[in-house]
Amino acid sequence: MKTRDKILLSSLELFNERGERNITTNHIAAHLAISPGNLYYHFRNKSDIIYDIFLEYEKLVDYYLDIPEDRPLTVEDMTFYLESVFDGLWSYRFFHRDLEYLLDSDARLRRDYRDFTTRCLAAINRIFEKLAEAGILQPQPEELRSAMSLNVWLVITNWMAFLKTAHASEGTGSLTLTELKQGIYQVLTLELPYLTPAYRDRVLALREKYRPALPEPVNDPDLIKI
Amino acid sequence: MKTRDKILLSSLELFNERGERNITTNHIAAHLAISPGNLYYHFRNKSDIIYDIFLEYEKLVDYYLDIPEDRPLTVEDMTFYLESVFDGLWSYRFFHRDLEYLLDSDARLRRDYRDFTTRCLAAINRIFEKLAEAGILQPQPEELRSAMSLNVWLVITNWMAFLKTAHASEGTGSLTLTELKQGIYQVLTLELPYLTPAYRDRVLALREKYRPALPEPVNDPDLIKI
DNA sequence: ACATTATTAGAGTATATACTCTAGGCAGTC
DNA sequence: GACTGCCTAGAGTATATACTCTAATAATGT
Repeated sequence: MKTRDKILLSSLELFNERGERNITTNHIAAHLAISPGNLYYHFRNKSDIIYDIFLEYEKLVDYYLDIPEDRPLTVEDMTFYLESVFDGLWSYRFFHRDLEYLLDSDARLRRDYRDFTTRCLAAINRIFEKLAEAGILQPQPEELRSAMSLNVWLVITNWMAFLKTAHASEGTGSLTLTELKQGIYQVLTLELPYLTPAYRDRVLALREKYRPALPEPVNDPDLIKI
Repeated sequence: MKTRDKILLSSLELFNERGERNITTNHIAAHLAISPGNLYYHFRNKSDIIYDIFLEYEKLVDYYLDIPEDRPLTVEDMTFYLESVFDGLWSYRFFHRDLEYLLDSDARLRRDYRDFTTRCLAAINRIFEKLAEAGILQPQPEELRSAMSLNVWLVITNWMAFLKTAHASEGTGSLTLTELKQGIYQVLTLELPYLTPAYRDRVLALREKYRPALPEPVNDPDLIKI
C-alpha cells in the first residue's frame, strides 16, 4: 500500500479511537514508523489529511444513499439505508465529534459539508416520499416531511455523541457497533406514528430487533461490560 | 464583582464566542487584564473553570425543569419549558460543542454530566406524562414515551451544532437566538402525531410561530444577514 | 500600629505542536 | 554510469499553552 494511503488509514484509525484533537501529525508519523518529513511530503498540513478523509466519507454516504428511481422502496431498502448510514457514521465517527472546530478551521470543508448535509436531507426526504408511495408510510405534506427529515438527521448524527456521554467510562472498547445501531431504534421511533396499518406490525418487529438490551440505555449501570 | 466571578463570566463569554479549544487561560487573563498568576490563584487549572461553569449550567437547567406536581400542565408550561431550555442551551452553548473532549478530560464532569442527562431525560418523560394527563397529548406506554424523550433530547442538544454547520460563514454574529429557537419548531414536530384533537390546532399555531422564515433552513442562501 | 491573610503582578518554564529543511536513497532509463 | 524523479529520514524551529514561582501590595483583624 502506498504511503499516502497508509497515512489516511492510520489517521482515520487514530482519530476515531482518540479524537482528532488528541492526535498530532507526529503521532500519526510515529504510528506508521515514518518520519514527520515524509508525512509532510504527502500532505501539506493536518487539514488536508482531514479533508481527504472527509471526501472518502462523503463518497461512501453518497453511495449508500443512492435511491433507485425505477422501482418502489421496500422495508428491506429502509433497513439497508439505516444500517448503512450507521455503519458509515461508525467508520468515520471522529468527524462528527469535532465537527464545529473542523469546519471553522477549513473553509473548503465547511462549504463541502454544507452541501453534503443538504444532499443527505434531500435523500432522507426522498426516502420518506418513496416509502409513502410504496404504502409503507402515510403520505405527508412536504412541509412536515422536511421537518421530519431534519429530525431524523439530528437523531442520527447525534446518536453517537449521546452514547459516548451516557457511558461511564471513556475507553474506546466500551462503545460497540451494536450499541450504535440502537440508534436505528430511535429513528424507527420517529417513523412509528406515520406507518400504514398494512406495514405497522412488520416495522414494529424490525424496531424490536434494535431495542436496547436494558430498559433505559441512560441508566445502564455497566453491569454488562464488553 | 469578585475576580473569581469575573473569570467565570469572561471564560463563558469567550468559550461561547470562539470555542473552548481556541481559548487559553492566557487569553482569559488578557481579556480581563489580569495576570495569569492571578487567574491560577483562583482556579487550579482550566478544567476547574469549565467544571464550575457546568455547575452553573446544571443549576439553571434543573431550575427550569422543575415540574409542578400539584397541578396539571398547560400549553403555556410547555412553551415555557421549551423557551427556557433553548435559552440555557444558548447561554452555555460552548459546552455541547466540545462535550466529548471535555468529558474525556475530566472524570468529575463525566460523572456529573451523565447524571444531568438522566435527570433531563426523566424530566422530559415526566412532562410528556403530565401533558397526557392534562389531555394535551394522547397517553402512550412508558416504553414509547422514554424513546420519544430521548429523541427530544437528541434534537435539542444537537440543534445548535446543526445550525452552525448549516451556516455558510463561521462568524459568531451569524447565529442568533431567534434562529436557535427554530429548534422549538423541530421539537414540536416530534409531538405533532400525539396531540389530542382538542389541543391540536392550538399547538399547531404555536409551532407556526417558530417556523423558519425561509422554506428550507438548510438552503438558506444568506440573503438576510444579521 | 502591627501581624496575618488574601490577592495580584509578571517573569519564567517545561512541554507540545505543526511544520520546515537538507541530505540522501532508490528505481528506472538513456 | 550518471541523470532524473519520486520518496524518505531525521534533526530542527517558531510558536503556543498550561501552569509555576516569587515578591509585592492590599485588606482585615486586634
